[in-house]
Amino acid sequence: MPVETRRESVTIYDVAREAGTSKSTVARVLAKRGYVSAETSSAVLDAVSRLGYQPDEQAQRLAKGRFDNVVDIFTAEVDYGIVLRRTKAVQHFLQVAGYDVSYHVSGRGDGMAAGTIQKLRRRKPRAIAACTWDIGPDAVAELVGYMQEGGVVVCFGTDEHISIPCDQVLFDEEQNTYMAVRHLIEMGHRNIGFNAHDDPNPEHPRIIGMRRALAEAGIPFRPEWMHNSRVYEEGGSQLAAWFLALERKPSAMCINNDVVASVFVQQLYRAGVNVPADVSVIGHDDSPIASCCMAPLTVVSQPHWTDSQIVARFLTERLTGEYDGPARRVINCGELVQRESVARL
Amino acid sequence: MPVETRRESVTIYDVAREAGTSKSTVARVLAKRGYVSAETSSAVLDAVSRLGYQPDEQAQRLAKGRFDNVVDIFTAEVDYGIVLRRTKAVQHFLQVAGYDVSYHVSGRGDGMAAGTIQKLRRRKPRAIAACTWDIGPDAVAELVGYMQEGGVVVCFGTDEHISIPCDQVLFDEEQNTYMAVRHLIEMGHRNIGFNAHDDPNPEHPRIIGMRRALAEAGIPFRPEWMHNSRVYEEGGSQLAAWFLALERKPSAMCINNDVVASVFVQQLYRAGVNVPADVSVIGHDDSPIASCCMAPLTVVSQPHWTDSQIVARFLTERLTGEYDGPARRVINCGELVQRESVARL
DNA sequence: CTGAAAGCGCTTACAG
DNA sequence: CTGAAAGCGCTTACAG
Repeated sequence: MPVETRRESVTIYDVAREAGTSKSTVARVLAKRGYVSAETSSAVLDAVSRLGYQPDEQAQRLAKGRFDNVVDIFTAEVDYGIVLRRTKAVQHFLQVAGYDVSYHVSGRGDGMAAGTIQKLRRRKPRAIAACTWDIGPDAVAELVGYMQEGGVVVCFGTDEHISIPCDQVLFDEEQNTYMAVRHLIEMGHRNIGFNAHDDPNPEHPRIIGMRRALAEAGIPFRPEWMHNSRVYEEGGSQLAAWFLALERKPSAMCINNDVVASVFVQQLYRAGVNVPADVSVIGHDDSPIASCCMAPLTVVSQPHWTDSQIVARFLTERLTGEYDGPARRVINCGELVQRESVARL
Repeated sequence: MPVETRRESVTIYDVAREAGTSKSTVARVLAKRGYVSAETSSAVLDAVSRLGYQPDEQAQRLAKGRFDNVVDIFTAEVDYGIVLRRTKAVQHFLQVAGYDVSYHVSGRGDGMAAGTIQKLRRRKPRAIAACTWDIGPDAVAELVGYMQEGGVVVCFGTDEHISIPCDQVLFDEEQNTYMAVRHLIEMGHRNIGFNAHDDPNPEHPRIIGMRRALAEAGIPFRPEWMHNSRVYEEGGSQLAAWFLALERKPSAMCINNDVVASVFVQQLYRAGVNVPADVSVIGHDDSPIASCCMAPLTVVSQPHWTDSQIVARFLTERLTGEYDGPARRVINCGELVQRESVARL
């Protein structure tokens, strides 16, 4: 159990004593509001720098009612790819806008997200930018509670918009994968394999998107060409092993993630099968690896940079009072970038 | 500029009123200390859950003097590789130990690290776990100030231990790279190339380590075989381009990072040069990509998991008062893991 | 067993 | 222009 320690830091009282004035006056010069004589003012400033005084943030918050500058970023998980990229971009824009931002990552266990958001509520940041991948109704409830207490939240993440009356910047996974599969079809492929990583939900937007593209082209869906692999490097190896063992192989693979795709490609090469000569591969996200892979990956991108910019703008507008209307919703889906991994059949 | 909002959340007064008692009593039942009648106690608990009361964390801190449970992780940068892995592992162990932890990443500009740590000081967490890659003396000074105010800090990161009287869990980069180069030499290589990524410092520990291994074997250092490439995917491409353009090529490359190494290998293959048949490659860190690369990478690993465990233990022991002695220092350096990318000459 | 009081470090009216 | 006072939401002795 944590042991208790009292602080021994310098307070506004110390400054007042040192400057030979009262704490009200010190507060006034620090807040730059109200009248203070030039003389007193500089005495205070001197004392501040001599003592190295830093106002206690918590005490300020308590006195003022709420932090002015603190916005917390919540996310259930930070991966080594697109979620981190989004998180960092959001932080970047918020920081540029003058906010103090930190990351709060809950992990993905049951109730973890809700627990972390509850702690955030107790911390009372001015706003929360919440990544909504993989959060459940209990977490959503906490977010709603936070808003009811006067907090502002902006959500970003998947297209499954959650029922909170807050601004949301969404990513249209369904349309994204639809575009990928459609490109494959346009390139003449009809036998298309698919990896549905780490999420067995048959109604996953990416699966819906794929099936929509297939259906449009009158191509039947072949469940035996769908493989549920894990994420990232490990997933790429799994997927390759599965693919190589397939008796009848698709002519193209639609792979949900560039890291998975790049490892997949490498494993195929090791086994002597060539991309795109023997199989075409389309990746997702346009991660850095996509362009310097064995076979530079044709992908459908994820607009994480612009999305994050919008998140920061929405938040800022809300916080400054510049915008006070109903909840806004933006849905983006990225675009096709062609490289070498998809060949015309 | 942020606009001000008053909170409208439920306070201990509301609970007291609802339960028909005083706030002292409410505090007592919530803190589970002192005597309270069973009846009053349950009335309070009822009120708490009915109202959804959450104690204000800042007010608690103010009244108690310091947070009990909050430890902040500081890092200048979170990459997509080993730093994030370390950060996540530290968070994991700390979370398991019952602390509330969040990430505070400053970015790498001038004075950024110091600025963020200063804000941390104002926040007054119970402890700071600080990653010391890339932080300057101004940041160190802030950390020292924080300790003087009674905070506890544990550092982790590079082997350049900084002069703070706190526990430090260090990674011996010099020895790590020494081991890599030595392995290459033991495998018969004498013409060894080297990438010194993103850091032109000729006294960098990794460079010292390499030169030490070379010197021990009586092999002269060849500066023309050292290339300063950027980090990650981009760096791998750069390095490959540089290598392919080399008139006289080394027979082995020592590459500071697995992602760089894996992209390097892929680019070589694209150019028709084979690993390890034509060149041997040794990587660093043992990232997930190492084992599923085109040529599974022989690497020297980074003990991020054990290191992080020690960081958490040091912190916990300090916080509980279990250990109160002088600053401790642990230095680890990883180990060689052989795969396929290095061939005997 | 319970409430009134003082105090944590600050801010914001309010008198002087 | 400046200080004393009240209050933010809590905790911790201290009387009863």
